[in-house]
Parts: sequence; structure tokens; C-alpha cells
Amino acid sequence: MTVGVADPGAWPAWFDMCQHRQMSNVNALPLLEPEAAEAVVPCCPPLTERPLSAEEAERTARMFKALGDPVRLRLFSLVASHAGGEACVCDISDVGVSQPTVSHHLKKLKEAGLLTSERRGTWVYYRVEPSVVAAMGQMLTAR
Amino acid sequence: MTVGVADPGAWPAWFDMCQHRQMSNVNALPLLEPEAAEAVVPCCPPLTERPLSAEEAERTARMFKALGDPVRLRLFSLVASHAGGEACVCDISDVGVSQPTVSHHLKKLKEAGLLTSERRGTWVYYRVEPSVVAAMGQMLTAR
DNA sequence: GCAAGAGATCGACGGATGTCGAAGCAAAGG
DNA sequence: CCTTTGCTTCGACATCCGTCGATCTCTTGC
Repeated sequence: MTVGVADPGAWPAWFDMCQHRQMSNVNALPLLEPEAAEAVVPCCPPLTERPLSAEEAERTARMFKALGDPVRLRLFSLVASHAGGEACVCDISDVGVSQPTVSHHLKKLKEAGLLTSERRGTWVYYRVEPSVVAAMGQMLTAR
Repeated sequence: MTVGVADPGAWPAWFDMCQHRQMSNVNALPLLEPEAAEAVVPCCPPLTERPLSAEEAERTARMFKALGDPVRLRLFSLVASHAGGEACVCDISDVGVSQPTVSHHLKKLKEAGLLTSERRGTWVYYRVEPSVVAAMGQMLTAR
């Protein structure tokens, strides 16, 4: 079954916030209602739009930090570029560190919301969480 | 005068690679010659395109790591969103840490290539390096 | 039930990193 | 020249973090 984000309390709250639409009029009430056609999008506005609050920075930094390690970055790109959109740990374990270390880094990526995992039989498969990655990309948008 | 990236040997090589044009008409060629029409492209391909090599991961992780600290992220967004595209240190020093610490983090951001600095009179102004930020954004592209 | 294989967790260790106060340096005025 | 102001550098310290070997858990197959 799907394991998903390891720590359930890690970022559900902000992710909900991030799901809010943000267009012209931010009259967007968080609850009910069939959201207006367009953007549920950005969550996190471009970093150029306005200064981040301390809390926003805290949450967001966690995601960037997850990609701030060479081994994790390789693991992530291995998963992201793997055929079928997912990869078994055994498929990506050859990054020059021990197996416990690989496991450790995959856990970090999961906690940051960048990956999800699912056990199927003997193997555990990881896949990327596109919405979170997209949100990060948004923040680096030119304007 | 312009200080630019602190350590000149930090990432010049790969940055050259990253400078290659990529769109139809980003004809803004810094130097001589109209290279073949289209894409010499992204420098850093999307992370989903292919697994990163160890060296690529090393270089790239340095940039993401720079944004992997809450204080640095706030400083970066303060500079990025500041009127005029630049900010004096005194304009952005109110992030809850001591002034030496602010200076330390700005240095890190500079070393990562995300910011440049220039002294004008008594003040030092920081501004973002758009091409580097864009390159990071590229890597988080959906495909 | 038991052995084997795939991953996760634990505990330990060493090096990296964020933080501060103190001191240094540079420009601008007196 | 000396002071003030803005910022960087230095040294010290505590914490975080990446790494590993050993161990544990879970699943499969005999």
C-alpha cells in the first residue's frame, strides 16, 4: 500500500495552503465551491514577488535543502528520469554510498514531499510528487 | 566596483555551459558568432530527463543548498523582490539574526552564484543573478 | 517454520554549518 | 586625524548532518 509522506504532520498544512488558487482577486475562500476554472496553482509565489515570511521560508527551505545534497540530487534524478515514472530502490542504489545511506536520503526526500514510496512485494518503489516539484519551479520563475 | 562571485574558481566552467542560448531567439549572444539556429539549450536539463552525473550533482546541489536555509531564503527573496532589483544590506538586515550572520549568508548566496554584490559609497548592494536562478528553475521543469 | 533477500532503523562518529561577539576595514564627515 | 557608520572577517562554540556497520522488519519461497 501507499506509504506516502513519512511524517503525516510534516507539511500537510502548508500544502493545503499552497493549493489555494491565487489569481487576480484572491477572494479565494479556502473551502467549498468548485474552484474557478484556472489556477489552483502556484502556492508559493515567485521569490521575486514579495519577501517570504519566516514561516514560509522555513517550509520552503526544507524542500530546497532536500535537493541540496549531491547524493540526494542524484537519487532524485534517477527516480525522476526512470522509465515508468518510478524506480525500485535496487534500481538506483548505485550512487557510491552504502545501502543504509541511500535509504536515509530517500527518507529525507520523502519527508520533504518530493518523493512518495510504495511497497510492492519484496520491493519498494519511489516516484516523484509532481505538484511539489512544480511549486518549487514556480518560485524560481523569472517573474 | 563590482565584486561579483566571491570565488572565481567556484563555478565558472559550468556556468559557461549554462550560458548557452536555448530559445528560438535568445539571440542575445554575449560573444561572436551566430551559433546554429536553435537549442544549445538548458545547461542543466530537467531533472526528469536523465540521471545526473556525480559532478553535475555536486555543482547543482551547491545551488539548491544555498536556498536550503530559511534565513538565506528570506534574504534572497528580500533582494529579489526589492524595488530596483537590488537591495542594500541595511535594507534587508532585519531577519532575526545578527548582522555578521546576515553577512555570512549573503556570502554563501554569492558563492553559489545566486547573488552579486557591488559597493557604492558606504553601502553594499546585492542583486540576483537571473540566469542562474532561471537555470535552477529549468531543472524543476515538469518535463 | 525457516532461510534468504530487500529495505528500514539504530547508534556512533567526524566533519560541516549556523550563530554570535569582537575585531578589522573602508568610506564619509567633521 | 579621528569618529562614525556600514559591512566583512575572525574565532569559538553548539548543533546538525552524512556516513557507516550492525541490527531489525517484512516478504517470499522452500
